[in-house]
Amino acid sequence: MGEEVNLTDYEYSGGNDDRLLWEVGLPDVDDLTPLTLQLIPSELAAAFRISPELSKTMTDVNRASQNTFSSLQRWHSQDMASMNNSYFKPFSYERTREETVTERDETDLIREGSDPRKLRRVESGGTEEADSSLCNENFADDSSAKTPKRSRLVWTPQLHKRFIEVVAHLGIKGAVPKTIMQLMNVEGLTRENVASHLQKYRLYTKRMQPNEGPSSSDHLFTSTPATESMRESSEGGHLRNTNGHMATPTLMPYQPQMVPMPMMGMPNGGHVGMPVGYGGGPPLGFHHHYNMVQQRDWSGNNFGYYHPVASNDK
DNA sequence: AAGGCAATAT
DNA sequence: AATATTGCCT
Repeated sequence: MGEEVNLTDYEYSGGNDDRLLWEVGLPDVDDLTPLTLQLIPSELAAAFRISPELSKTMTDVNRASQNTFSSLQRWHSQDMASMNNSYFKPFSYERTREETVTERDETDLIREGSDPRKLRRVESGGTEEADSSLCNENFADDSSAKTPKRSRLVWTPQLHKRFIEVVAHLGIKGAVPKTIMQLMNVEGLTRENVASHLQKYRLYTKRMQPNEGPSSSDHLFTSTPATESMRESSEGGHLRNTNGHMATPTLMPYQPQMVPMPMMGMPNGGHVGMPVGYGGGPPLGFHHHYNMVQQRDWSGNNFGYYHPVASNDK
């Protein structure tokens, strides 16, 4: 309680000394490697057949930062909510500008045949609120009473990402439609939606793993990763972490599989090379020292998962 | 009731 | 092709 740091408003104000408490001891801005720099020299990247990262512009970096914050906020929203206050809404960074034309990868969740603009369903609950930018527009339609025919859900990259995150955090045991739906906390999302998607997801993830090895791989699936913390909440599921710490979307029981399968138009035809020697290795069981894993999911979505090397302390 | 899954429908 | 539905089990 007490002090609350509004991450969104945080900004460096020159080299002043009134740094926030949690900043003490952290490197200065100038000590940090600018994110606009490439981390991997192009020759090195070429040598290892890593597709060279696109050079980042400041807008890229800023956007990434917002992503990160949003993510942290989202996964931390439970705690934040408990501190009452306005509680920032998860995914809602208003796209200030259209920066690069091909770069809008934060589209809203929409249902077929509706305007891309979302409608916000106001909940008076207070403790819980659906992600506004993942919000489903229709819902209402004409839902007077008789024909609550919802239009087909469109699994946008954002939605799918959320899905993946939740599934990953639940582990295969806990990843059942209802729970997933709750934790995703997307307004209008039904259990059926999730079930259907989950079915397909499993199908594809399975398909690309002719993993016949009867022995070692199975028990990895059956573990129970991050379950404990996020259970009980049957109404407004928010993601939290076991320890009070921030939980970056890591700790995945298994890596999202990369399945060669085209899908909805990715804004940027992201050609991010997958980790090289990926021929037929067991797709899981190696969530180890990777700082950043760039990969594609089953449907062609790009994922940049930051893996804190020493993420959660045990 | 809720899951999982295959078949089928839209 | 992507989602939704349905049927039939567990």
